[in-house]
Amino acid sequence: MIVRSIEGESVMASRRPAGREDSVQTGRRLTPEARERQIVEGAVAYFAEVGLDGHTRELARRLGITQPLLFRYFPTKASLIERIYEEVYLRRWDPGWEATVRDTALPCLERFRRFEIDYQRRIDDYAWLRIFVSAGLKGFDLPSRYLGMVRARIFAPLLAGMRAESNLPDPEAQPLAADEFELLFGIHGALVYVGLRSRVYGMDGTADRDAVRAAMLDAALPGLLATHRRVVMAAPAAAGP
Amino acid sequence: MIVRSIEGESVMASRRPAGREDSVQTGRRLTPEARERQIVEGAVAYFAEVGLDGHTRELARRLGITQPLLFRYFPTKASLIERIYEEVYLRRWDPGWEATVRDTALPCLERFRRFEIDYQRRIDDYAWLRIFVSAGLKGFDLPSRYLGMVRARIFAPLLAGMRAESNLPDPEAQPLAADEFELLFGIHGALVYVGLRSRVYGMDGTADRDAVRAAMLDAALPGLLATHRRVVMAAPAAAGP
DNA sequence: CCTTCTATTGAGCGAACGATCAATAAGGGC
DNA sequence: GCCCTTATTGATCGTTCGCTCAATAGAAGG
Repeated sequence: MIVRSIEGESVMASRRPAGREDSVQTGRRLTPEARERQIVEGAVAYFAEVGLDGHTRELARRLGITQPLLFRYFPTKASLIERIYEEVYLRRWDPGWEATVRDTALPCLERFRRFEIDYQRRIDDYAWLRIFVSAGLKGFDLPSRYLGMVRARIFAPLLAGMRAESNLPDPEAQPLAADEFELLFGIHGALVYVGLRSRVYGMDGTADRDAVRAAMLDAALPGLLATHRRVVMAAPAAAGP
Repeated sequence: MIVRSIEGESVMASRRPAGREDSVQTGRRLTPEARERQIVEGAVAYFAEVGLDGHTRELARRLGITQPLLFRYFPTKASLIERIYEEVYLRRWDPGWEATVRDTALPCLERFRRFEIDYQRRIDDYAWLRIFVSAGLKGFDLPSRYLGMVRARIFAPLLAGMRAESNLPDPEAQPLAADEFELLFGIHGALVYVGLRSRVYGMDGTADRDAVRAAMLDAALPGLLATHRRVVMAAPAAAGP
């Protein structure tokens, strides 16, 4: 109430004062598209902060609207969260990543480096990381499906390229082993952990996380091909019991 | 109700049939110590599964007791969660870790390896990992304080030992730089990520995570000392603006 | 066997949850 | 300037939350 009346002090704003769409215009009678977009963006920020158990009333309060209005745009809270998944994860997946890791003009390690630098910059984001782990905690399959995409669309082609560069059997002849994926997931995890420490664990660590990750790649990549060769050649006992 | 009456079928158990304390005896009239212990252990398992927003009624139902009984042993839900922190994190901290990383009879890399093998085995636990990230999401300072302990009590002495082994300046003369800690946090994060993928993200990945982590250490440790030397010598510009 | 102590329960409080619906008011077309 | 459409609100439903308290029941001591 009080909040709304305070906003109402700018009464002569009825004809949209200055900014037309940029200043979110928390006032009334937005177009359905603008309102829906405002709700989605606010929901991303809100649920990232407080977790997916956040309350619709508090979300509405932060948006400067009433709670029933949320249910005009999303029939249930679950449907709003589903929309958040699309917004934060599916829409932010860059098909260029899949092209990069298949770019035969580059050495495999350089493809991996470029993918990770760009990928980590994308996901080292308050909402991305926090909603990701929050969804995992609630048992939703989004995190496992998403990491399955990384594994299948990014790491598998990378490993295939590394096999080729090292004159090792093609994945068609000898399937990619779990140990090979773990090699990439290890480096990947070290990079993700930099963001987790800051965004989830609340450590006020290094300011320039990009530089930290670049240094980690510099330390980890040089030995990767040799280790990969060792893993592939020492373990054709892939087909377990 | 139904559940309780089913349990009640073992009526002649009034004189405590066989197991005295081991079989949890979800029935009635436990000693306060036994009941409190049962509640804490059940709360750890329950809140690990559903997150710290779990409900006291559901916890009580799983324990086979009524909800008001919880509040006889813990005045508020928050106090119960505080007790969980003590139980899972403070009580599971092994002082031997601090001794291991200071054991001058071992090379630094071997100290680091032994610490990580043992530490990761301890924390790769459903409750440990999930409550840790759940606490981080809720903004509690437990994760940052805990990682601060790892940094100060484990990584700092390790880095001091690495400085000594490489004939580099003592931390007293040249303070440990953030980049040096990041070196260790990088490997550490890669190992933690193995558990997170399984326990939080729900990936049904590798069965033998211990072996995966051992392989990661084998890949990462050999180059660590050289990288550390490079970091220390190339960056005496520690005191930034 | 009866009394005493207290672990445990059943009933219930106020508040807040997700969700619903009729009433209201803002803006565009005429 | 009026009307009509509909974005938005106020009031409210049934449920469930953390939490309280008087009543109940199970074990121990005499």
